[in-house]
Amino acid sequence: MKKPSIKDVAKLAGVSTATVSNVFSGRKAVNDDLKDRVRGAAQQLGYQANRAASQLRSQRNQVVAVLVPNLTDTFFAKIISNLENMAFSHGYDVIVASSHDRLDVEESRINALLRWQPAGLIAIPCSGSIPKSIANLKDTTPVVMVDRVSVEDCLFDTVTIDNFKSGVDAGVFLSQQGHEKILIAASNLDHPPIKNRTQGCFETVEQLGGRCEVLALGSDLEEGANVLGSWLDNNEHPTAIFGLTNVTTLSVLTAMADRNIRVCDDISLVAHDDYAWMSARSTSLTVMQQPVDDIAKTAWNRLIARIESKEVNQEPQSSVLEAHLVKRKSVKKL
Amino acid sequence: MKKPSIKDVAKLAGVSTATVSNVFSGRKAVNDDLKDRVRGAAQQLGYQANRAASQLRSQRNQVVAVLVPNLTDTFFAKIISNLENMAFSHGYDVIVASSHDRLDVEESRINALLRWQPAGLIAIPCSGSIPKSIANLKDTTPVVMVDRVSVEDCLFDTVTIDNFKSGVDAGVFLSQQGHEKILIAASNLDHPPIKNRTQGCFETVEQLGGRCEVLALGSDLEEGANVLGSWLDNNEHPTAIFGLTNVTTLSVLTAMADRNIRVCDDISLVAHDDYAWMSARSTSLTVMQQPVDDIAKTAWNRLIARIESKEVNQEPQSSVLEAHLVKRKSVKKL
DNA sequence: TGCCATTAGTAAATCGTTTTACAGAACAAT
DNA sequence: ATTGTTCTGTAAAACGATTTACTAATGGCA
Repeated sequence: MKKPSIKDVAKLAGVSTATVSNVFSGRKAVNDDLKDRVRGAAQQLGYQANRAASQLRSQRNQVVAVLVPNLTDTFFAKIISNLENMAFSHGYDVIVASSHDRLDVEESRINALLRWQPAGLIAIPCSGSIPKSIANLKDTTPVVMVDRVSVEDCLFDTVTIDNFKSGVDAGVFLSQQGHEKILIAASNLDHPPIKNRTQGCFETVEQLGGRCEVLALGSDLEEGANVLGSWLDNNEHPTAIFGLTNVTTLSVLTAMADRNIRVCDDISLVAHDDYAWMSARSTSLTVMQQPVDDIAKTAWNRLIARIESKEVNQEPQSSVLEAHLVKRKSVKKL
Repeated sequence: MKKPSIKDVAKLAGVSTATVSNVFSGRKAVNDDLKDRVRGAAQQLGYQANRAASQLRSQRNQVVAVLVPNLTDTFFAKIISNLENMAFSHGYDVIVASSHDRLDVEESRINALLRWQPAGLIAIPCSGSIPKSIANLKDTTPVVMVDRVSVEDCLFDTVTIDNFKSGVDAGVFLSQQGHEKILIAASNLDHPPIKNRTQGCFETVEQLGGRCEVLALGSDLEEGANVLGSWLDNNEHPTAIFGLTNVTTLSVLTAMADRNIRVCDDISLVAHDDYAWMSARSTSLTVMQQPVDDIAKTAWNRLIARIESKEVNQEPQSSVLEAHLVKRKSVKKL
């Protein structure tokens, strides 16, 4: 019942194991007839090269590790899906781990990933700071940090969007539409993107003469809805809300629905990130749309460049992309 | 710059490599002071066992492979997230591949997965039939097939829900609420779950005196919205729609929004599966909720049982779970 | 004391590949 | 005929862990 090894194939084809290896790796030329014989034998036995063995001997590993805070958030899922695609077409496999947004889990998941000795690592950390075990990788393994990173003090290549500008754009748009009392529904201000979006929006609105309030809703939908709900019950309503993430936007919608507050008619809404469900509504949501495919693509290209050119000691490079305002129907002109 | 190996640790700690191995694997007792010395040395060098080497030698592989049709569908993402969790707590790693709902990709992704010689495979195929390379695994590697499988002719353990009953329940509920003209918005009738849901609902409604129509919208949101849209433009409207998947439901909502048709007031709606956004609306959606966590848990338990008890030749076992009706506000009582 | 059982360690074999170092054959150019 | 070069192929070493088989030391018990 054991799987056939390269020796079995070699024996059946009447050649040495080196030749079999050469047939499949293509690193040395092999006569066509021999090639056929080897391929035939492999086929017949159902031979598949053992990755562990080949990785061990060759010291190269066609694997990249990917760490995300959460697999069920479509934003991260899309990034992974893109990465998986590109990796596959480059002959790499991907191993994925989720930190479930917990620092302790993060640390141990990273260690598990590293035991694979991956050729590279693409990581979206759950907090703004770089986990110890990743920092240790400096000069050893190519690393690209994505999304939840502060660009300035990062030791590695980074791919982010200009979250401050994203906040500014939303603030400008809402102000232009006449909104002067705006609530920023943030998730967690410890996350650099959230902090920056908040600052961008806040400063802009205040500068343009409006007033801005910030509320941290956390990353749990229900809880966020409750927090916002009781805030709404005890405060004068804003004319517009800026929902900084998928989940906060859902919290906002939930709290509003519970109180029969209508989107647009009663309170305008701008969401961050663009999910399918945001358009599939009678009042489709105006959003700051992140270029998620580009983010993934950029991260992959950075990583592959590091891996293949061995540009290990070169300066870290930070790529900053931009979110774009997509106007739909959730913002009322006052 | 090379990573330290077990030899380096052994040398630094002044012991043999066997002892180092024993310290970390715990397979043989080691004196406490030696243990400390070894651990210290490992720490100092930043030693991490090379998985490839240990897998190769020990012939066991703490890896399970997971194949899904799509990573960005939250349903599959949740399953993966659950699996990843359980795997991790059992000391396994997970490698994930997506077939992107294409048969040719599926085949090659499976082969890539299998080169890892995983301890087991959990697969959600993209069509109802079992891919060749999975069929070959019979008697070799434990396999659990999930969701898109026809239970009868499957060679492997299966975990599914009773999709026929799911359709029946939706049909009964809608009929009870007085709906007699129902449109079933299906995605792709080749998928066994979809076929079964459709049949269950169709037969029930007809039996209870209503009329049912079936429309296949495919798995692209926009396209589905167009198909449904032109159908709505050219046919007498149903009083209720049963959306069989996440995406079809989004297509339905899009087509309705485009035409200013109100959910519930104009056309009632029952969705299949339960996503966060379905509740975060003023008219929250009534749904058939799949026990997604249970599905993942059951699949994992089956797989682990096969892996650990080596019950390779035992009869395949099929676990059938149930979806539950969650009543919310999208269905009008006529 | 003598004998057996248990414990704690090591040297060396091993897993399935890839790679190195070498060799014979064929052919071209001198 | 000699030399060099290119092509194909092989035997054996190597990768870094685990496991086997063996030894030495310790302790318990008659």
